[in-house]
Amino acid sequence: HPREFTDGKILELKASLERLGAVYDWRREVRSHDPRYIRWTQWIFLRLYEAGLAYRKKAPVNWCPGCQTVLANEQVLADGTCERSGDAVTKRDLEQWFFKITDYADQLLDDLEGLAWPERVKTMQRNWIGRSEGAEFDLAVEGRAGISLRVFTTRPDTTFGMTYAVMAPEHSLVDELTTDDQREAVEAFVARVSMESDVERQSAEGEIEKRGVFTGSRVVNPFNGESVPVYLADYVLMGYGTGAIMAVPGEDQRDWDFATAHELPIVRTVQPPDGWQGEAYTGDGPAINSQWLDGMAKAEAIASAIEFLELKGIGRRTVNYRLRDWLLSRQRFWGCPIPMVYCSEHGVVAVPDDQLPVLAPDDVEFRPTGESPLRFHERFLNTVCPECGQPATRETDTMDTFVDSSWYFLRFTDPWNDGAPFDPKAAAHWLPVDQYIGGIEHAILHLMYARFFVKALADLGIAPKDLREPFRRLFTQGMIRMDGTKMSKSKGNLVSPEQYFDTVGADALRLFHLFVGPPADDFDWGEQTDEVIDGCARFLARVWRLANGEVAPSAASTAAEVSDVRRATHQFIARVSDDLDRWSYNTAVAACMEFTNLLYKAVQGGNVGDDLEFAVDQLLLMMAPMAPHVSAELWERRHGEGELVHSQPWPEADPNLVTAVTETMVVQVNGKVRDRIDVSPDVDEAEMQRLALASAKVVAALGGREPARVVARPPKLLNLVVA
RNA sequence: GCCCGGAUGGCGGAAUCGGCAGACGCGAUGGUCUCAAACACCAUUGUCCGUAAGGACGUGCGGGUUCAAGUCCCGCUCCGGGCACCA
Repeated sequence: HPREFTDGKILELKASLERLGAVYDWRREVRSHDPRYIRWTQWIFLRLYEAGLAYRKKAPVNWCPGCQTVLANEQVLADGTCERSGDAVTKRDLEQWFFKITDYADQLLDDLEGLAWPERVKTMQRNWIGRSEGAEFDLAVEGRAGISLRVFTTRPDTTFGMTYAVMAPEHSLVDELTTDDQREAVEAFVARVSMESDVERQSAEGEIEKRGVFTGSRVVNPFNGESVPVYLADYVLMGYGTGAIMAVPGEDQRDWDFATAHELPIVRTVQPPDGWQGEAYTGDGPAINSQWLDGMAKAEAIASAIEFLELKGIGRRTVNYRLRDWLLSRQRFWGCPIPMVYCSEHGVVAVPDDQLPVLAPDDVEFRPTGESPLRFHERFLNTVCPECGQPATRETDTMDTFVDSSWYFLRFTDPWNDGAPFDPKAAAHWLPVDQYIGGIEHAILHLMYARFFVKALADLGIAPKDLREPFRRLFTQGMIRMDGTKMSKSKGNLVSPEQYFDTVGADALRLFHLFVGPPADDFDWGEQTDEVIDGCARFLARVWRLANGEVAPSAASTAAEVSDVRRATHQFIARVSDDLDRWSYNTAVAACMEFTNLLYKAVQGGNVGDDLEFAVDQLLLMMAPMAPHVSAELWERRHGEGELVHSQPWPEADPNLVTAVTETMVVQVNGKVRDRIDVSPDVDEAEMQRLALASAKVVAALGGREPARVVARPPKLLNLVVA
C-alpha cells in the first residue's frame, strides 16, 4: 500500500540522513500526504480556481500506458517517452484540470534575467517557454464569402512570397475547405495522421510528398491579391499558433522541401548574400519581389507589413509561446485529491474551505487502471452538492505531485500554521531561498512550476506581494551515475549508505563525496570507488592517531625537518577557508590530507610542542564541517568532556604568518625551466637576475649567449630570453 | 541541424588572474615491521632516451597570438546534455 511504502521510506531516509550527520531543522518537517499539508494544497488550488488560474477542459492530452495516467508536457521527454516509466506516450482526448501557467509566460521569461542561476538552466527555460513575436492575419477563402483562414507567422515581411497555405490535419476548417474531388484523399490522409504517435509523426523523414495533401480550396494573398492553394500537412501542428500557416518556401526550409516535392512555385522575397548556395534563406537582406517593401531590411519590412495588416483590419501583431498550460490531473489514488464536486443542478462546484481537506480513503484497490481508483469507491465518490445538498459526485482525479513541491518552501517558513498555508510575514522573512541546490533534471519541471506558484500566490495576496521568485541562487549538483544512468530512487539502482555507516563510518562517506570531484560534475560509481572510500577512512584513521598522540618520532623518517609548523598552520587555515568559500570541497579535503602528512613528518622528526598541538586543533576545526563526528570526538578527547568542536568559532589565519618566508624562484631560459632558487618574497628584479646568472645550470643553458630580454615576475618567475 | 558543457598519467581529479603541468587520493612497484600475513610506516610511480648526471617529449587534433598557452584566438574530432517540423 502506498501509505505503508511511503511512510517506511521516509523512516529509512530520515534515519540515513541522521546517521550521515546531515543537519536539518526537523521541527519544520512537512509531508505532502499529511492531511495538514493536503488541506492547504487544496486550499491553494481553490484560490487559483477562483482566480481563473485553474480550469477544466477537454483536450488531447499525453497518456502514459505504463503509468496508466495522463502527464504534463514537461513530463514527456524529447523522444516522446514518459520521464518516469520510459513508455511511449500517446494522445487521448480527455476532460482534465489545467493551471494557467501561460498567463505568466512573459514574467517567467523576463524574470530569469535577475536570477543567479546557471545559464544552461535559464536557456532551457527560455526554450521551453519559446516566445516568438510575429503577426496573425486572415486569408480569405476564394469563392467562399465569410470564411477565412487565420495564420500565424514570424515573418510577415515575406508574405509576397507565399505560394501556398497549410492547415494542420486536425484544423476545424478541414471539412469545410475540402472539395468533393479531394475528399477521399484528404480523409485518408487525416485518418493516417491520427493513427500516428507524435514520435512517428516527427520521424517521417524523406517522404515529404506523402506528408501533405491538397484540399481543393484556394485562399487569397492579401498583399498581392494572388490566389494560392490550401494544403494539409502533418508538419503543421494544431497546438501552436493558429494551426495554419502561410507557406513561403523562399525563406523557410520546410516550406521549400514541401514545395519542391509538390511542385509548387518558389519566390524569393529576401535577397540572399552573393554566393548563396543554400535553398531557403532565413537571414537578413533587402526585400525583393515585394512591391512597396522592396529594399527594406528585415526589421523594417516586418514593421511595415504588420502596419499594413492592421490598417486593412485583417491582422495584428501577436506573440506566440511554446509553453502550454500545466495539466495537473492524474488518474491516481495516491495523491492530493482535487477538491471539486459535480452536481447535476449546479455543475462544477468547489468544496468549501471548511470542508477541507478532502481525503482519499485507504480501503481502495489502488492499482492503476486508467481511471482514478477513487472512482470505484462509492463512499468517496458519492457526496452532496455544497450548493443545494442534493446528491453529487466528487472529482476523483488527484493532483500531479509537482503541485505539492511547488509551495513546500513556503510552508517551511511557517509549518505549524493551521489558519493559513503560511503567514506572509514569515514567508517575507525567509524567502526567497538564498541558495537552492538540486539536480539539472528539475530545470524545467519543478523550477518552472515553483516560479509560477510564487508569482500567482503573490498576485493573489497569499504570498508577499513583492516575492516574485522562489530561489535567488541555484546550484545544480552533479549526478552519481551507475552503469551510465543516473542513480535514483525511481530507477532503483541505489547504493545503500547503510553498509558504509556500518563499516567505514559516516564521516568517511561524507569525505568521499566531497573529495571525489567538483560538486557540479557527474561521477561514475565504478570498480575503484570502494577503494577511494577506504582511502578516506584511512585518512581519518591517520588524523585519529595524530590527534590522540599515537604517532611516535621515528628514526626511520628520511623526510626533511618541518621547521615552521605554526606558519604552515596559518597557511593551511587560509587555504581551506578559501576553498570552502568557492565551493572547492575536493581541494579542501586534499589540503587537510596534505597538512596531516606534513604534521606526520613533523612528529616523526621529533617536532612536538605547543605549535603541533595548535596545528592539530586547527586541523580538527577545519575538518569539523566535513567530518563532524570524528572531529567532535577527537576535540572532546583533547579538550575534555562536553567541549564541542562545532561551537568553536571558525579560525582566522594571521595575515603575517600566511606569507611564505622564502619563495621558489623559477628561472627559465627561453621559457624552459632550468633552475629553481629559493629567494626572499620581496626580492627585486636585479637580485633575481644576479642569482639566476650565478646558477651553473642557467649558465649552461645560456651557453655563453647574452639575454636579449629579461621578463621578471618577482618573486616567482624569471625568464631569460636569448635570440 | 541549432545552443550549451567537456576532453589533463593506469583511474578520480589539481593547476583560483597567461607564469614550475600532474597537488591530493586510488591503483601499482619496492622496502621496514612480522614466523607469516593483515594493519601501519617509508620510498618510487606521465612517456621516451640514458648506468647515471641529465636530456627530449607531453594537457583530444591542426594552426595562431605571446618572452611564456592546459588556460587566449581561429579551424576541426570525439563525448555528454538541452532544444528541434514551433511557422
